[in-house]
Amino acid sequence: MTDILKEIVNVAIEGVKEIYQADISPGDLLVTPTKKEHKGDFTLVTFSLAKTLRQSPPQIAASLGEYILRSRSWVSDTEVVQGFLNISLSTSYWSSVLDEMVKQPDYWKPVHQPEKVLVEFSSPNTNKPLHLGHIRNILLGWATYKMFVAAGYDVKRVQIVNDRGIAICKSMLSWKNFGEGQTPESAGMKSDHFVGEWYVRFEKEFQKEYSAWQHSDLAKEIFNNRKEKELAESEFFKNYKNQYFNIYSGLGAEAKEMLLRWEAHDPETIQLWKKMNSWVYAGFEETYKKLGVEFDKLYFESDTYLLGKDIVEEGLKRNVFYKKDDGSVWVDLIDAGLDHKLLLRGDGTSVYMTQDLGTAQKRYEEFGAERMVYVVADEQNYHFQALFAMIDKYGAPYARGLHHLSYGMVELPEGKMKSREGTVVDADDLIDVVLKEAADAASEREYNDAEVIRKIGMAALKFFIIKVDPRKRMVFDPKASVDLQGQTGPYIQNAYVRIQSILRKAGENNTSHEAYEPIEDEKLLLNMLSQCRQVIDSAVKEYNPALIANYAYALAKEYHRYYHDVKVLHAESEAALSFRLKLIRIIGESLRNTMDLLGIEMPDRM
RNA sequence: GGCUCCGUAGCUCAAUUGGAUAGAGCAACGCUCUUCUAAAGCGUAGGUUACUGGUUCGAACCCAGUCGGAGUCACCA
Repeated sequence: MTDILKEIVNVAIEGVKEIYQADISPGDLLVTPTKKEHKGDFTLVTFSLAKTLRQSPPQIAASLGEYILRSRSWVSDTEVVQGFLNISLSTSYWSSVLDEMVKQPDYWKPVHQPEKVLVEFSSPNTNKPLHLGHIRNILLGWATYKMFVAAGYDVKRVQIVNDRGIAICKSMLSWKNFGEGQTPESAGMKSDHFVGEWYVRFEKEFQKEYSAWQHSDLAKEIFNNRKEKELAESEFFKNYKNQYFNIYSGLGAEAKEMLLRWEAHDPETIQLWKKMNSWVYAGFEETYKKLGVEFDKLYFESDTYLLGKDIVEEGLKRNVFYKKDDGSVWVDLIDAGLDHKLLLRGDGTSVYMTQDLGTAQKRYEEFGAERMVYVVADEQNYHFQALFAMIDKYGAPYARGLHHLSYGMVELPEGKMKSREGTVVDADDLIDVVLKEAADAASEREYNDAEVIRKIGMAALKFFIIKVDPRKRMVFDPKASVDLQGQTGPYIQNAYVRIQSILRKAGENNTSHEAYEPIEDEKLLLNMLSQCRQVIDSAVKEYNPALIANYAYALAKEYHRYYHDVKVLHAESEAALSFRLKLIRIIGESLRNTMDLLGIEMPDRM
């Protein structure tokens, strides 16, 4: 009896037929775990039946309860509260659930899906180091990968590296102008931070130039002729920055020139570009390692930015796309509730959309992925809607399996992170802070070796981020994220550690627990354990790892309470000892398994 | 301005997808370590689920409107 919910639905349908001579479908019934304040394990909600059966919910609940209790030996009691039928299952049923978990170590995994899935995440720019926003992205991507694997999918992890464009040219230019041949080694800096410093230097120099320019006659004239007369001077020039960069800035011209030289394959520029990017990659690699993530394949924008043109050609031929008089190519997405979108400029060069079109096709060809998940912040919701609608219109075989795992921005208690104001939380700095916090907390404890501290600190950081529903914007409070108590990663680790400690002391135990009748707390724990598979299944279906995080926390919490109330090693009988040791071992494994899906490791002591 | 998303305890988040008395943690105040690890447990306090109306046996969740916030609406990436 692996799926108890289904069994309960079945017996209810059977009962309705028997008592009311009516046919209902499983969709008419809702069975949920019983609320803690009521007696029972599962609750059948009968309100929805009142109309078809022409009887009041309490009456239906009462007669169904009677039927279920009479016809199923695994039901020990039923109780009606309003229209809710609370069903208690027998102790022998729960005992057999434990047996099954011991025999079936994979009981927690969802039904095997042989589908091929590709997950794209992280996808950084190469002009500066990773920050807090990337961490949320990476943790979500990694957890998605892990849970799809657990559900039996064949999963590939990829990222697309934005290694070209004006941004990296800015870093290159300022290093060339002011760097005096420094390297990350000579400067004693982590190499991606080193490159990021030169980007910041460019922005500083540019700002200087811009501020000076604002006093020129030309600038005054532009300001006086502005369309929005109500804008103050400071506000106007804040908005005008991009245009200044593109039209008047000397540094801007230099950077754009460099981009042109890059596109023309100028050897010196390419060499510089390669050197600076290699520094960035070395730095990223270090950060990925600290976060415990890796990839199967990296796509570089410098390789893919010209892709997609053949799809545009093909689409034109099939009249899916259309050409304007100026030669630009468009697609009409009005049917999908969107707009007309550009695919190719009048001069034949591609845009972001073109590239994404080509990359999706390439991935499909390379991996045969039936499903592709893009982990990208929600500011690009519209872009992905358009992309998917377009691919669907084009009729690609993988169109149905595209999914944008859209997540909300990470904000600080004082508001949005702004690079201009230096409020961006750097990924490496953040990791250092949590590790230091973990080390401080461990200094007064018995087990404080570096490996344990690393696991605890990373657990605090990762859990803090992953527990929040991805779709929601989240506030990241650095102080709260290093907390090791309460609803945190270390709290869950601690439950695991307590279990390991007991198991070490207990040693081997092979006695039977058949004679033992589990108490209420143990039934509840078994009930929770048996829901694990369902939770992971939902997390996969909804692309929501936070469900797993919340499950692990709830299980740990329940265990901590149990730990306090029941002394496993002082059990009243051999059978009780045997039962409890098995139970806590399964709980420990469940905690470890679920946390592993989130990329969180368990220490054996802490 | 159009479109999309969001608004739950002082703060950060839940709520099994429309079910029972809306739950946790942090912060505050009590209590519990000679007893398997106190990174823990127990208790007190904290709510008109932004507001108004509607649908329903039942609404934080669905519908309409109002207020507030975010994102987006580029021949940018």
